[in-house]
Amino acid sequence: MILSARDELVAALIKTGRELWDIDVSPEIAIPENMDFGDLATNLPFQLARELRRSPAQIAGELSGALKLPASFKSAEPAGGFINFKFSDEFLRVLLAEIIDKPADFGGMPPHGGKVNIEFVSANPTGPLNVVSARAAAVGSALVNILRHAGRDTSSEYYLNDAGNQIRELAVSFVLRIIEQRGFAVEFGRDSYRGDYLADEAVLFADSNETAVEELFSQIGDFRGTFSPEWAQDFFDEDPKRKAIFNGLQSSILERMANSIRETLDGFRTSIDTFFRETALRESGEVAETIEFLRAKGLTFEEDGALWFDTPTIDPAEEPFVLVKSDGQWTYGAVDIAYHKNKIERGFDEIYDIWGPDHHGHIGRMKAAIKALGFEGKFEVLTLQQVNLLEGGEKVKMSKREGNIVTLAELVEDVGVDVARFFFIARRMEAHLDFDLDLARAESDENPVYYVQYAHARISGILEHAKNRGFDPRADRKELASLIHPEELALARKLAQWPFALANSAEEMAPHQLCFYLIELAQAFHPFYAKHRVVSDDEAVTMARVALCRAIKETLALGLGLLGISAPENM
RNA sequence: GCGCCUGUAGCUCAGCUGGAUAGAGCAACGGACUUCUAAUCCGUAGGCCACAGGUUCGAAUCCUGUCAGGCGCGCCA
Repeated sequence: MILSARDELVAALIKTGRELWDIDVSPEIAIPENMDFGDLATNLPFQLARELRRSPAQIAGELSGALKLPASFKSAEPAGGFINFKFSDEFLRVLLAEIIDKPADFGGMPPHGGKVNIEFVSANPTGPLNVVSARAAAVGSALVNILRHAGRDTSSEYYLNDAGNQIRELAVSFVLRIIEQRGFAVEFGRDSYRGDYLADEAVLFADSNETAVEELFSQIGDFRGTFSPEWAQDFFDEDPKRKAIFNGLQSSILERMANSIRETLDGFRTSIDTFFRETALRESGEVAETIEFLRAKGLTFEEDGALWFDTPTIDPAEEPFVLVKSDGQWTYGAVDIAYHKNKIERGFDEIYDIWGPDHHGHIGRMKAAIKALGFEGKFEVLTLQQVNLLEGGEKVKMSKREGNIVTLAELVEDVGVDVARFFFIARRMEAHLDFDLDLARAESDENPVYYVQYAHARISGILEHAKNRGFDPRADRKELASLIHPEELALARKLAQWPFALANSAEEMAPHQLCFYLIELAQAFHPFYAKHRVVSDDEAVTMARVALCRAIKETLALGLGLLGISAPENM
């Protein structure tokens, strides 16, 4: 409704441009930085100044004078080279009624555009998710929610690297932990996963899989040398039976890790539509097919026994990279190209990957490969910058090797899902994030997330109180229409910005904008609350204010919901 | 050396597809709870928008260069 009011305004401006000067104008409509100016504004006079050879102020005057204002607006005021527009009171009342009527739809758009796929987190299933994955999960899931509300058919995806050396390494570490758990001394290698979580998994596994463990030890027999990754390599490769045992253990630990990741994400209000397995891709023949396709197009060359993708023929700024190693193995890059091809073939028109800054070097290559496959323009990488944890003003040092990484699960345990999500989302993706643990832990006014939640809880209390006094929060539309006071209209005007905030957030793939909108909305509500009583002896005023409160509450709840943050009834 | 991200109030950050007096939260200072939630509100103070040029009617925003911090430049994933 709001957006159509804007469109009406644009149409009226275009019409006036033709009438006055016989030219086609393309007005930009924006929300003025200061709400005192108005609800919407255009800088069209600035843009016409040169062509019309008149001052912007003069043009603004003429244009606003001749403009036939749509019914949704009550005024058009020239201000220098701007024209400021104000919504009519009636328009705002209808808006409030609409919000109360269908709160879940507010700001929503009808389905439009093609299918969107957003891939994020995609951490290797070799250990628990860390805080970098936490940021990706928060931002990615919020983005998916926002795009859906904005009318985009959107799917979330996690690429599960369940093949390759690191999985084998995981399995070896796991086996060593099982052996260790029996009381034998083991030695880990440089590439081993030494985190405590594998020792814990080994205990859990041994408790519920006695036969598998006995099988393993029956093969080991009375071997009493050093149990190490090198030992494992020789021992399990020696005969097919052992190999089978190892493979069984490998898939066990892999499934355990994958499930643990899934559970952690669920607990972080991040639902993934598709966990896509690398092994499925490898086994399907698509990787070989993709490589063959590129080779047939003459986009590859052989050197040092390896097959290279000749990137510069697609993009001169990029360097060639290896698709097939000299030992015949596909590289990660080759498999990843096939994976993206697979996504497109699954019917996605827009593919977004949220990558960390450490993968920046692959963007150009991947885009070149996508272009070579004939899918140019369908693939974008959203680079999400890194996370530093701060405690006592100092960076928390994290090192995988020393096993002192802070996991997503620990972070949630520490500060809670709401706080963690808010901190992660309330920042531009490109901005490096300093996550202040002390601030996040503080259950006080120092913590910005509570500001928004508190507004919601306060309103909930008011509505409860109103109900007890006989005022039904589901205010009647007609009463609402005649009973709104000027101060309340200011709040309604802030609500009217929600659809713009949502649309911009979706268009720019920028979830953080919603955080700031919600802070602003809460900021508009709290002073109103301090100044005015909602429930009073004046029935008409009470009804109107109750309705207004309900509209604000619904919008806060909707916005927080899209961000995956709870909207508490009381605090 | 090359590439990407960042540099805005004491701190953490918005604003960056050029537009109105550069904003918010926290911290600081002074006020406000017999009332629907003080996790709140009102007020004060706080800025060569890293620096230097350029483009423009207009630059925090675009371009060039410099400085500072982070990340990346493997037949690793």
